[in-house]
Order: sequence, then C-alpha cells, then structure tokens
Amino acid sequence: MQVTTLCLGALVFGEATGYEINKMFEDGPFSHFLDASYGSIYPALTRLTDEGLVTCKAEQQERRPDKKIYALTDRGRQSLSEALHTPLAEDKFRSEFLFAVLFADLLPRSRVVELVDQRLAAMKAKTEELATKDPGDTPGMDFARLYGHAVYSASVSFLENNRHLIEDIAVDDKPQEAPREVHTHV
Amino acid sequence: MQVTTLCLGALVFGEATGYEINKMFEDGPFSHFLDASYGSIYPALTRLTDEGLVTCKAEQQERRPDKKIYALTDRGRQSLSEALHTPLAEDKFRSEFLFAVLFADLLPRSRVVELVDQRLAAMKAKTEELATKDPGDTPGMDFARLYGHAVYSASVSFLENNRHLIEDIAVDDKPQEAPREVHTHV
DNA sequence: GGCGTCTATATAGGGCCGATATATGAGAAT
DNA sequence: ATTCTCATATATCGGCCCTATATAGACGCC
Repeated sequence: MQVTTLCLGALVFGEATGYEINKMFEDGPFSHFLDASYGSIYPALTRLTDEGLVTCKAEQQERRPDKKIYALTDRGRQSLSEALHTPLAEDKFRSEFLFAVLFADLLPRSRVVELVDQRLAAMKAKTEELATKDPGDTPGMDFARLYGHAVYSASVSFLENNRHLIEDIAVDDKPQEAPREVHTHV
Repeated sequence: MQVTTLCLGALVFGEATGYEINKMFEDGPFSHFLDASYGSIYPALTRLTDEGLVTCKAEQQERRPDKKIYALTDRGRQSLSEALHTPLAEDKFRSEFLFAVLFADLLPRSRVVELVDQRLAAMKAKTEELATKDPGDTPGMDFARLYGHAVYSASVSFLENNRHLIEDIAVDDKPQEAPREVHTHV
C-alpha cells in the first residue's frame, strides 16, 4: 500500500494540507502504525490531483507560501474503498533492539542494561500515551489505541520479567569501568 | 541501521552466502523483526568486501554459478560492535490492518469480519511458530522468540475479545448479498 | 514428460526516507 | 532588547531499499 492510498485515508477525516497530513503520521492517529514523510507525501498529493482523486484549492496567505488545501473527490473515496477490499499486506515489525539482543553475549553488561532501560522507558511512555481516550477519536481510532495499549503493556511486562535472560549472558564490565572505592563503604 | 550492518550481524553466526543471508531474513532468526532482500543484500556484501569488513572466497561449482562465501573480518566484527554501541532506532510497526480498521464504518461488515479472521489466523500461526524452542538457538534468539510469543499472544487475546468494537460499526451488508430464505427456517 | 521448488547470483526501476532550503511569525529564554 | 527555538508551509535531491525479473541446472512429484 503506497503513500497515495494513505493520503486518501487521511483526507477521509476532512480536507487538509500536506503539512497537516504529515502531522497525522508524526503525532496524529496514524503515528503508531504507519510511516510517511514530506518526501513522499507532497509528490503523492500531486499525483492524486493529476489523477482526479483529490482536489486542490490554493489559499493565499500574506507573507507566507500559499496553503494548498486538498480534499477527496468521489473517485478518490471509491479508490480508497477498492484498496481496502484488496488483500492487505501483513503487519511489519522492525526492531533494532531485538537485533542487538541477538548479540548480547558480545556486549558489556552495562550496555545491555542500558538498552533494556531505554526500551522499557519508551514502551512505558507509549503505553501511557495510549491509555487516555481523546473524545474526538472515531471508534476505529479507539480500537487501534486499545490494541496498541494491549500490545505495549504485554511488551513492558515481558521485558520486566525476562530482562535477566539477556543481561546474564552479557560479558562482565571491565573492572576499571566500575567504581573502585568499595572499601570506603565500611 | 543499514543492511550492511545487518549482514555483519548475520555473519556472526558463521560464514554464509548471500543466498543464505537472505534466508535468515525470510525464514530464519531475523524474520520476525527485520527485513532485507536480494536487492539490498548483494550490493551490501560487495560494499562490505570493498571496505574490508568481510572476506569473500568463491567456491567453484560444476554447472552452477560460483558460490561466494562471505566471512567476518576482525574489522567487521569491530564495526558491528560499534554500531551496537551507538543509539538504536526505535521499533517500527506498520499495519495496514489497523489502517483499514480506521475506516471500518465505510466497509461492509462481511469485509471487516474477513479482515479480523485473516489477521487472527496469521497471528495464531506466528504464536504457534514461536512457541517451539529450537535446540540450536542462542540465548539471544530464545529471548527474541519468547518476546514475540508474548506480544502475539496479547495480540490474539485482544482481537478475540474486542473484535465486536469494529464489527459493530461496519455498515450492514447489502440485503441481496445475504441469504433470503430466513422464513424456511421454521 | 512437465511442473514446481530449491539453490545461487545479479540488476533495473521505481518508491520512499532523511536532510536540506526557503520564509516568517510567535513566544520563550536570557 | 535580543536571540533562539518552535511552528507553519511547500518542495526537492541523494541515496537506500524493495519488488520483480533474468539466468540456469538439479531434484522430486504427479
């Protein structure tokens, strides 16, 4: 599924500029399970306009570049519907963290601990973010949000309960990197 | 993190051909959380050879193209280690299913049910696949496998318990698509 | 015998990300 | 008062990467 189709989906929620569509992928309703950036969104909107799937009206602004407001046409809405009736790609998951974990036995324990701590913090933040319901959300957004919350919660639990599995296979830190003044503790 | 780095990681498990590295991404230990294909792997191996991070010995085969067997050099191993000590990219998750779910209210109920059924079947298959331990797996692979199992299990549970949320907002199927002979039930 | 699958390398085409350029206003920091 | 950062807004370039395809023999299945 290409960025053009994703843009059609974005415009179902109302007319928008390329800038606003980009925000939907960065912060908005798409941010947790889709990706697209300026480099693909602007060309996509041009293509869609050429094909008559969206309309573009330029709004003049003082001392600013014109704002181009895009809106779905009937053909655009139909094109999205067709895309949603053809087989969808499987979910894709990419994790450099799990890649690194495969080589935990080559890393110092402190680095593995750091990686787990970072991942755990990131996942907790996402879990919390997805815990609060926004009244403006559609039922579909609610479902996606709850889905994400369930998955990230499971992720956090797993990491907390099993981090020792990889931390214990990491190599010991070099002595000189650890504090030496243990004897002063007495 | 580029494909070159991923190839270095693949070669930690032993020397391999480009073909075998590709299999690691398709079926093997990387398949659940990384992506790479011929179009990037072969050029990556060429680049790595040029930079002295891997060696390449060609093994002549009768009536076949030469098999090129790649192996890590010390510098290659060090380069991987450096990459694992620089900040890692966040996990990325891409789901056309969740995209479609956002527009459940535009789709016939039968299509939404179909989408959920397909997704559920795919996730159950993955859950089962990750449930069995392979004796050849490293501790890191075990961790990644259990992690995936936990996440997919949570995913299956959520879908089973909450599918009604989106199925109920889908539009009714057109009457002519549904069986008409309800009255014969008596 | 024919068909599909597996082994094995390689490339062309096109899509996409990341970074950058261009302007300017608002608000915060110092 | 001045500087700095952030937000608005469009657009493109370079380079990386995926998809599909080409090539070619072996092997098993029907």
